This record gives sequence, C-alpha cells and structure tokens, in this order.
Amino acid sequence: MNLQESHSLNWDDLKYFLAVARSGTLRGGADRIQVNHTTLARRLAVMEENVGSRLFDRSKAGLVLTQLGEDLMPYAERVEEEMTAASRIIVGRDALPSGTIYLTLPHGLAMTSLMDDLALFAEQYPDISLNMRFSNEVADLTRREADVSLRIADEVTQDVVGRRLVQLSQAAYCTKDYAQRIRDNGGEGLSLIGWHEPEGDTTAKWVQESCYPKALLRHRVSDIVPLITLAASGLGMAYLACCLGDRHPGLIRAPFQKPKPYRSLWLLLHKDLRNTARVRLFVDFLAGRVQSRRNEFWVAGTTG
Amino acid sequence: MNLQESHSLNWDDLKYFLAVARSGTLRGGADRIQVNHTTLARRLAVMEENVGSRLFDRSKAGLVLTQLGEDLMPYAERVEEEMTAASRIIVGRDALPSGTIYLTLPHGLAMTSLMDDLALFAEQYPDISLNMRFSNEVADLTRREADVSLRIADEVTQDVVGRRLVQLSQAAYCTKDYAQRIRDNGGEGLSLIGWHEPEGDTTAKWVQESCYPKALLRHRVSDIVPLITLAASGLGMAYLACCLGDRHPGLIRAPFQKPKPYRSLWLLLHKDLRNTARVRLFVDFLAGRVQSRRNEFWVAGTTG
DNA sequence: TCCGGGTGGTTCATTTTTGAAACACGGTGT
DNA sequence: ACACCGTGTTTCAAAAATGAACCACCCGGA
Repeated sequence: MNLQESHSLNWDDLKYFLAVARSGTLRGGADRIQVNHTTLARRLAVMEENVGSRLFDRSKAGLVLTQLGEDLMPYAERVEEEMTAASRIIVGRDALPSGTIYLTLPHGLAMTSLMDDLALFAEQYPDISLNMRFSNEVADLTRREADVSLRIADEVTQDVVGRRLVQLSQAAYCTKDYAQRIRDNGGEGLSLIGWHEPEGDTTAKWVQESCYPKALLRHRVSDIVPLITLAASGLGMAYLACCLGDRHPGLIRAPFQKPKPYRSLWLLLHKDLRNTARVRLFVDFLAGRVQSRRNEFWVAGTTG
Repeated sequence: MNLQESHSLNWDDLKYFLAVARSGTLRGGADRIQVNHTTLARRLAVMEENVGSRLFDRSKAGLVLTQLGEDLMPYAERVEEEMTAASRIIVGRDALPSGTIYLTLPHGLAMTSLMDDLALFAEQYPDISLNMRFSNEVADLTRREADVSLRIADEVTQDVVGRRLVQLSQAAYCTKDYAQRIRDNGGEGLSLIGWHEPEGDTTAKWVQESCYPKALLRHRVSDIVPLITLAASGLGMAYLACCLGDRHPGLIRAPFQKPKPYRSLWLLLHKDLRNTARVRLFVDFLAGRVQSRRNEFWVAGTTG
C-alpha cells in the first residue's frame, strides 16, 4: 500500500463531496453539513483539482455526478460508515461514562480523607479507572500529563480550568506528650520542624507571625510525609493543614493557638476535557464530597 | 445515520493518527506522511480534543496507543483502505488514459481540417470521449465550463495555460465566376462581405489596408458560416482564414492579392488540468497534427 | 411584467493552519 | 565532561481557509 496515493486527497473533503452528491446544489450541501456555501464550493474545487477531473457536471438542474463521481461514491459512503462507527465508539466510551481518569495530586493529600472519596468514587463507578500519580511537581495539564490535578496553592496561573474546592486551615501539631511542655508563653523553649527554610535560620517570618513566635526552627524536611512522622515521633511541632493533622492518631493540636488560614485546595483540569462525561462526573463528585465536609478543611476558630 | 456524529472529527486527521501509531514518535510520523512534525503534533492534539480523550500515552518509550486509540485503529485502517482503493480508481482512470474531455471551439473551426484531427484522436483513443461545444462565446475555463478551449485570437488574457499552435493567414475568397470580374485595379466595382462593421459604412480600416481598397463593404454577417456560404453563392468576396477558404470547394482566392497575417490559433486549458493524462495527450496530439500541417494555416506568400 | 426566492460566484477581512527556526531535554558515545 | 543526535515544544511569519456581505442570474408565481 502506497501511502502517497491515498494521501494525495484530503480525506475530509469527502464530507463535502457527499453533501453535494446528496443535495444536488452547493447551498443545499452547505446547509446539510453546516458550512458556508462558498467554503463548500472551494473545497469541492480543490478536490476536483486533486483528482484531476470533474466530479460533477454543472447544469441548470444543479450538480450531477460525473461517471468518476459515481465511481467514487461507494468509497466515500464506506468511509462515512467507518467514521460513524468510530464515532459510536468515542461517544459510547464517553457517555457510559467509562475509561480512565489520569489524576495527579501532591503527597500530602494521600493522608487526607480525600482518599476515602476516591475509593468511594471508584466503587460507585466501576467502569472508570483512576490512574493516580502522587507528586509535588506541578503536572502540566497542557502537556496532557494528567486529566485532572489536585493542588494546594494560593492561586493558579496555568492555562487551565480551575475550581477552588475549599480553603484550608493550618495549625501546629505535636504529640500529646510534647503538649505537656507547652505553656502560654509564646513558644519559649519549643522546637519547630520547618520546611525548606535556609539552614542556620532559627526563625522565619511565618514563625514570628505564628502563635509561637519564640519557638526555634530547629529542623527541616523537604516532604510532607517526614514532616508528619517526625512530629508524631515527638521531635517538635509541625505546622500542618488541619485536614492532615486532625486525622493523624498520634498528633493533637498544640495548646495556646488558633488555627490560621492556609492555602486552598484546587481542582484543575485542562479545558479540552471539561466536557468529557467521566471527568465531569469525577469533578462534580469530588467537589460535592469536599463541600459536605468543608469544616474538616476550614476548621472552626480559624482567624487571620 | 446522524451526520453530525461522524462529522465532529476531521476525517483527514486519521492520517496523522495512523502515522503516529505506526511510528511511535511525532517526528517519525511526520516524516512518514511528509508534514512538519509541529503540524503533526497539533493535528493530533486537535483530534484528541475532539475525541475528548487521549489517544496516546506519552512515555519515554514514545507515544503508545491508549485503549481508545487501539479501539479506533481498525476503523482508521479501514478508512485508509477505502481511500487507497478510491485513489486507484482515480489514478487508473487518469493513467489509461480515459474519460471525457470537454472541448469548446468557435463555429468557424468546424469547417477546418481540425475536425479530421479530432476524429483521428477519437479513433486512436477509444476510451476518451470528446464532448464538443461550438460557440463563439469565450468559454470560462476557470468556471470549468470546458477542459480545453480552442480559440482564434491575437492573444489571450484569461488566467489559463495558453499554447499558441500556429498563426493564421487570411485572404479574400470568391467564386470562380466572381473572380472573372476582378481586375488589377484595387477592387474597383467589387463587393466585400463584412463582419460587424457599422451599418452604412462602405469601407473600413481593414479594407483600406487590404489588396482591394476600392472594394465596397456592401454586406454584413454575424457568423462565419453565412460568411462562407454567401461568398460561395457569389454575393461578393469574403476575407477568410486560409485554412477555411482553401478547403471550400466553391471558393478560390481572389486574384491580385497576397495573403495577410491574421490571428493565431490558441489551445487553452485551465492550469488545474494540465497534468491530467488524457488532457495532456489530447493537447500534444493536436499540437503535433497542426504543426505537421502548418503551411495549411500560415500559407506561403503571406506578407504583413 | 415584476417580484421574491433560490442558485452559484466574487470580494474582502478575519481566522486558522502550516512550516521553519530555535530551544530544551534526555540518552549515548568518546 | 562534553558533543552529538533524536525527541517534543515554543514562537513567529507566511500561506491557506473560512465566513459574511454582496452580486448576478434564473425560475416560478402573482
């Protein structure tokens, strides 16, 4: 099979050919496939040029298929049948809904109740698979690295459809034992586990603005998981989103504080996929679940 | 069958889909179908957008078909098969060569030896039909009123491929009897049959410049056929292209003259069809025949 | 005869598509 | 470590395609 032979034609021009063949006029054909009649005339002319022969005789009665036009008609019709069948595959796959949703989310969310939501979704919609990737790197939706991305951020700047599900609260968490050492003295003698601050700094702006301005920034980690586990080991206090800290069985909120506003939970998807049934279903499902439990994310008493 | 369903996709995008599926990379696919790789990437992206789902997973190993991509593959392949088969019809029809050539030519040429040429062509190429329309109106090749047009003109201005076959000579013709009256006196007492000159004018610029400046422009016709038949009836002298006058059994060249340069015989075709085998064959055939008999059109003794 | 509707065609501004050049990245070989 | 190659992506200018407005023509009905 020589690709060049079949590729000399624009396959899409068959739509125009069929439309004219069935209607007998340029305007009728244009209405049929909802393009401008000029476009139809031009596309047909280009097709006739590529074929090197006329496909229609122009007469007062309209456009009548030439012998070649008639010879090509069954091929065009069969192409149309294949495309229609293919479209059924596409629509059917979309409408059930079924298929795979590629989801990316940061590590921290793996320890939130959102996981329960994902499991429930998968249970309710067994024809939809969730392909989940946990990564703190921002997934590039425009590169189609994922269909849906959950992110914790102040705001989003990427060319995506963003939906802020809820704003989060954060608080300092420690073990029950560590909490016995805490007095209402601004954090005197306490240790904080930090997050990327320059090594050597014993405080930071956010520490000064916290309920424990005297606490020392004595440790640093680069991931949420060790931040939680080290705090649960008694190393010090860790500032965590409440939806994380409140769920950990070995941590309590440190005394003498009020929760503070933190970033928001965003659900992002590429605009190309927003009309896909399964994606839409997933988005609505998750948003509803988060909304019904919003006080788990933005807790009572949170003040600026 | 709902046309909208099959029409939501650009059928031509299947070429791009198939190319990537078979090569596994964007650049490989682009080389395969000879488009720029950026074009391929974009067309694929558009197709994925229209489908509403990814057709390829992007990995280090390249682009791998998703399940949907695999599901669509056989449909795409069958469309390709149909298009290949259709192309064989087109190429085969072109290459034989066969089909119809739509030819338009002025009335006067119906009485030239060119008719013998057309008959010979049709005899030698029985698979090619000649659809001939005689008309003095200029056929609009850009409107595809004809594939090929023969014209007698000084030059052509239409956006067509023009090929001048030969320049013509013209001379005054009359009956043998009428010739008995002719003296070498500049046409004194002779009648000329004219062609569209204003009624009432007894002479014209071309008469003054002819070999019979004293002849009177006494009659007018609006077509070549009556011009010839009236001259052959003895009404007077008629200026005709030599390829016409010399062939008429009832006419001779009037005495005391030299043939003069006349217009040229042009063969015109729309540039879109110049590579069509049968048109090319016809053009070359006719040009060759005319060339081999060129002294029938530009006769000996023709002077400016 | 005139008018309205439907036809195909022309022109022009706008939008879309394409190709080329440049870039970034990862893998391989020296 | 560096250079090279093949990959996909970005940017921009040029080319192509599209749609809208308008026109000319033909036909049928009043």
